[in-house]
This record gives sequence, C-alpha cells and structure tokens, in this order.
Amino acid sequence: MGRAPCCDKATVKKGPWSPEEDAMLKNYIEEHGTGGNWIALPHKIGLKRCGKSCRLRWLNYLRPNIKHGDFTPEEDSIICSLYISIGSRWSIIAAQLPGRTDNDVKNYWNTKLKKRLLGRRKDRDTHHHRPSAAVANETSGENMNDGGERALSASAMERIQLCMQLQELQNPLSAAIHNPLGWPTCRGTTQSSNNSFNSNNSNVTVAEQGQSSSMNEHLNAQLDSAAMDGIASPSSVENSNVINMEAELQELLYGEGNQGSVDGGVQQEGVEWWSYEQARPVNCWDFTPEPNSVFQDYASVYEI
DNA sequence: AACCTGAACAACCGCACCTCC
DNA sequence: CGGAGGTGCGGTTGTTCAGGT
Repeated sequence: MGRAPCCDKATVKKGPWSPEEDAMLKNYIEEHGTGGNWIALPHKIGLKRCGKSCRLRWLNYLRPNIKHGDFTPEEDSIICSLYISIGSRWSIIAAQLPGRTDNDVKNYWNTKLKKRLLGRRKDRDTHHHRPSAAVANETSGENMNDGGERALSASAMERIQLCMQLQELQNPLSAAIHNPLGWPTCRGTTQSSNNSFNSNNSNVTVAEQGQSSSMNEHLNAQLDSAAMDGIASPSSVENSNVINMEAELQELLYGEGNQGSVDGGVQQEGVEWWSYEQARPVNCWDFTPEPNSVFQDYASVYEI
C-alpha cells in the first residue's frame, strides 16, 4: 500500500521557482521562522508548493551565506578525501565547507571532481601499466558476483576505484599482492573497509546514528581507522605516506607540476590538503576552524 | 544560422530515520 | 509498542546554456 504522499501532487506546483515565490518564502522564514513544520509552511505562506520543495529551496538557495560556484583547491581536496573516507555523505562533507550545500557539493563532485580524478587517472594509466580502474572493474558489480555477491552501489564502486588508484600509487606491488580482489584495505585495519563500503548500508547508518556508547565506540573506531587510512588524520608513523598520497591526489586534481594555487589562496607546493599547522580561513557560518578537526567535526555531527 | 552535445545546476523522488501520540 | 507523520538525505532527472560542428 505504501505511505500517503506528503502533498497533493495534483495541486502542487513543480519546476523552477519564480522570484516572487522565492521572495515570499524568504520573507516569511526570516520573519517567522519555519515553525518546525515544513509541510504546513507553504499553506501558511500561500504557496502552491510542496513542503519538501520549500525546505530544499530554502536550504540550497535562499538561506543566508550560501556560496555558489568557484570551489577552491582546498575545498576540492576536502571533498575528495572525505568522499574516499566516508563516501557519499554529502551533508557531512558539505558541513566541512562553509556556505556550501550538500546539493552543491554533490553536483560539483558528479560533474567535475569525479571526472577530473578518474579521467586523469585513466589518462595516466593508458601510458603506464595495467589500469587500476580495470582491476577495480574486474572486481566490481558484474564480475565479482557469481550470483552470490550483490552488486555494489555506483558510489561504492567509485570509491573502490579511487582508493585503488591512490593505494596503487602508494605501493603498486603490495596493492596487487596483498589485495588481489582490489579491496581497498589501504593501511590499517579491515575496519576501514567497513567504513568505506558500508556507508550505504544499514549497519553503518545505525552505527553512525546510534546514541549508545557501544555505537559511539564503533564510530570512533571507524573514525580512527579512517584516520589510519592516512586520509584524514595521519599518525607520525604514516606521515610520509600521507604526504605522498596528498601530493598524489593533488596531482590527480590539478595535474603534474600544478600544485594547486588556482585561486592564489593557501595552496602551494604540497598543497594544503589537511591544514595541520595553518589555521584554515574561516569566512562564515558554522565552520569549525580547528585544524585537523574534520573528523572531530564529523563526530560532532553525530553528537559523539 | 541551425543543430547537436555535453556541462552545470536546480529540483524532484523515494527511502530511511526520528519523533510523537 | 506500534503506527503515522515529518524530516533529512542521497540518487536521479529535468532544464538551461555555452561551445562546437
């Protein structure tokens, strides 16, 4: 039977928002707030819009301090590394980027970053040995499952591919020897695999959203393991590998010899991938300026 | 000038989770 | 405890526009 729709689709207007509608919504919310009920909001305002549509419009477009376009190299790095670490958790990733919305980040990833990363890597691979993407593909969806394994989501596969690519660059031989199936164990523990691959399944969702101490422990372990991946928060032991990986990702993003500095910002050689020492520029909003705090922020999202 | 193609972005859809009764 | 309704999120689709042919 399914649940009832949130609104009457026959009477609700769809499609692009007009300036008048924008103004009505913006004025009302600025004056009265959302009232904690998006469904009722359009009726109060007199808009023929679905409540969900109003919410989306407000969050992605009308809300103050929204930034559009012109992602900086630093933002690129944050998006890429977080995507590899935690997957397509766009709201969490966007929370690390002041003024950016999850929709913006998602669109930016899908239209630019993904192509830039995978495309460049593909180019390079055609001039080197066997493409890691091909290895990943062989282990993916269609081929890895003789009916037994379920196909992974496209998002998961992209992450496998990216992890593989970065991992292989770090250690081409061990990547093949220790990880014949192309499982992105990276460094550290298998927990990182869980963290990487289960972002779309219920286990991690429960863990991430769980309130119990055991769940917190679980998530902390995941965050630790993510840190051990060398992506988020490198230990001193792994620092050199991390730096190498950072440089590699920068190369993938901006090409050889171009070490960022696209906007003349903090990017320099070696690029501010995670700003361990330098305080990140803070411009607005709810951004947490602590260096090396991305995963703390992530944890804070879940009230750990 | 007309058409085609792809990039970029806005918006919608459906699912899962949360809260309240 | 279970169901209903609201909310948040990720995936997908639709639309617009710029550049190329």
